[in-house]
Amino acid sequence: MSGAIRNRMQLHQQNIQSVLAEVFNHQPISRIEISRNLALNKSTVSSLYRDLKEQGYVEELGEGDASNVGGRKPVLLAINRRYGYTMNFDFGYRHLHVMQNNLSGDVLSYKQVNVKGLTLKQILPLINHELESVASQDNTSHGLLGISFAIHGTVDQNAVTYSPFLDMEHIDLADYYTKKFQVPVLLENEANVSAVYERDFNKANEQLQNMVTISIHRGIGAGLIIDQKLHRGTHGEAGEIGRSVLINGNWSDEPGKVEDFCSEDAIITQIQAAKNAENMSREDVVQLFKQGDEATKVALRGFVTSVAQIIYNTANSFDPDVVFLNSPLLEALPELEPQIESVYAKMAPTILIPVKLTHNSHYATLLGGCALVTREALGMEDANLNFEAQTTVL
Amino acid sequence: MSGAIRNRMQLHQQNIQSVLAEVFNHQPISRIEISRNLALNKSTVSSLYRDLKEQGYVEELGEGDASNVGGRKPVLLAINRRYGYTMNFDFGYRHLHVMQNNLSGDVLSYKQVNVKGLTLKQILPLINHELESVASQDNTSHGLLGISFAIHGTVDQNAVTYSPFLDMEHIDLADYYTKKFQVPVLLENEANVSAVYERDFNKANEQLQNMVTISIHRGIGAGLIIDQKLHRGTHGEAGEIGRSVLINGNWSDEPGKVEDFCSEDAIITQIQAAKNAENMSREDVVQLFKQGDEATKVALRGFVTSVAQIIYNTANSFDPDVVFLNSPLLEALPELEPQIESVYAKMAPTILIPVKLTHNSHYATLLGGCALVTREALGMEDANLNFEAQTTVL
DNA sequence: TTGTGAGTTGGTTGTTTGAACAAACTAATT
DNA sequence: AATTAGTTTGTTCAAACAACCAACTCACAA
Repeated sequence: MSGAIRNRMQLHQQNIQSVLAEVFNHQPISRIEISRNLALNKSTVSSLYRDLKEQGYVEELGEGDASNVGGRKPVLLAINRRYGYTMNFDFGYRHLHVMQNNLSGDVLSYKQVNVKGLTLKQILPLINHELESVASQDNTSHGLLGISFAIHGTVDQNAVTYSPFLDMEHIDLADYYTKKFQVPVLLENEANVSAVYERDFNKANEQLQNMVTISIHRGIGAGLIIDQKLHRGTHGEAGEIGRSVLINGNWSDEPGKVEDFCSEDAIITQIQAAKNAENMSREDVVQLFKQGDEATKVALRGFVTSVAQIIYNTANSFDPDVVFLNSPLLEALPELEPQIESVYAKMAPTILIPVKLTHNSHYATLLGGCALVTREALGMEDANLNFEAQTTVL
Repeated sequence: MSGAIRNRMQLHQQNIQSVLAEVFNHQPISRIEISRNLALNKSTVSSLYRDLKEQGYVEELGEGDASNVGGRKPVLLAINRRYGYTMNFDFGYRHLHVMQNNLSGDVLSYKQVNVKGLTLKQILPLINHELESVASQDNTSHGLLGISFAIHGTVDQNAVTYSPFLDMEHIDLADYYTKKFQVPVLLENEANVSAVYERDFNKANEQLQNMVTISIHRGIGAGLIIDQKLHRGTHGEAGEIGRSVLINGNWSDEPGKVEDFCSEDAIITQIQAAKNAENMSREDVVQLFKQGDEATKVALRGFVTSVAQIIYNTANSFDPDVVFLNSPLLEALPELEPQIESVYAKMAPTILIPVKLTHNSHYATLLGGCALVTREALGMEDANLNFEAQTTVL
């Protein structure tokens, strides 16, 4: 009720944003096409577009093809790719991933910075260096528009509330960078941004209302898109399925946790125990598996089954259109994916939710953050925007 | 995008509905108060109200109190309780529950009809009899406005897709009654309507965005309110947590299901096995427990633990503001509820989601259906409406 | 091959419309 | 007299509309 449009001014603002969203989602597009899509009179669209052009958000690309029955050529409109850029970061275990994107979500640059073993205080100067180096080469009209950070932990009210893999040392990233640059700074859980990526960067998912992205990294969590909106939960903890316990009805037993069965860490721990090894990495697991190592095969068979069971439970809880798996381990061993699907199919005899792998999970994470912070920069938090990650650098 | 308001006509329609919603939610209310709440000019509210009065939805109740510093008395407006009524049904195991409500959600009549052992074909005439008997006594201006059925099973596209406790015999209730009465007919899962009840009939929950209602009857399911909207899932199967399996990572083992641990049927089966009994009912369990029967105590201790574990998992998955338990067994043994809370509290050291019992679960189910079908009758499916179940019959 | 005109489409300009608004009013109260 | 509720009357302004211009395709005749 509170967010409802009530008067002409608000209506006008919303219509301007609708036109901008149309340009965003269907660029290059003509005025007349926007007019048809939005059921607004073409003169109204022309007028609204003029406003957007004055603000610099959009630009004319040139003429398109005329209809094949005659008529004037349309003028093609698009997002102004030189308006500004966002900076998007992902705190990985070994690397800090850095991506620069324009207003339209195109990748302007991507870089991995080695941060293995570093504390957050030691990482901050590296982040600042990236921000400065990009700023110095910038030739856009409005420069930096926003910054996003993907967090492998939970986030509430734009602050990290739980971070098992990186000590946040009570540093408030949002506060620090907002003060430094006066732009929106956004922290978001990694599974959540990955889910946003699937919603916003994948044309195939445009019509889907509900999606779950199960992120299997060192821990395990889910990003939830419900009615095309990211569901964060009341405390930003929705989708923390890794903490779930196995219902056993037993008062005294400490119930097992999902994470103990199918996080990447759990699998590695299991193989290390069997092989009396230490400090194994994902790459070691992949190599052992490819060498046909028996203990690894057993562990990964358990992994496959657990993941299938998680998919089944998730499907029962959320009933999404599709389940995505964002897992570097699965990305490295794609042959496991059909096995997961087959185990899952045996469990779910009637309704089968399609299962898909998220490819290039680091890009997904960064682009999801880009999508969220770009919306903030535009003041269009609730708009349906379809981004297209073109790696063409202008 | 498609549901957005774009022109003055749509804006006008929406504002009319906003005024109606204000009357609904804050009746009795004056025009000036609506004007303040909606940030609409008082003359605009007057004009919009005139439209609603012509349609018969609202009426003037009389004068309210003037401000204590002088000034004219406000005229109090309210929903016209003689506009029409909805009929709401709940297929219980032993009884068909029937409720008649006016436009404002007040209970006009409530009745239980014995249907134990009857097939749906045998129940239909009983339903028709109730509809006819109510219609014959009706003195409202528009009569029957809509019909709702609470289904102990899953519903998709207004048709039952799974019904473990009552054979639907391929009867399309929605089709049958829509054709018969030309009013909206709504089928909805019982846990879902129960969740809607908590959202719409409980002033205390007005500000809450996310709620989960765990319904523990013969089976177990959850109704999900996310961002104040009922989340049904893509196939109407969201919240089917009873089917969830216990992650064990074991390829060959048939994994246990949640429903095997903590549905009412599971508890009864367990006690029956221990006592070599048959055909036990919930009342028998309650009686045995109150007599201090050991096997029953053990079973219910397991029930308490399982429910606490389910709450924990649900809280991790959805992160709601509150979890409601709709369970006739718990309603009969309210002393178990603090035990559940205490077990849950031990599992969740940081964020504790409040747990509450839904009282009078049958009323909750019927009123939830009433709330949904009343919205359909008004063409206001997405409005925030707070109903108030006053049992005062006019 | 070229030229012409009918038909079509994209976009602009000037005018109309109508729902919300604002101000001035009446009514009823402290 | 001051204050508040609600009505009446006239104003406002963003969207709709109508008429227009611009620029294209195509068919067909010369």
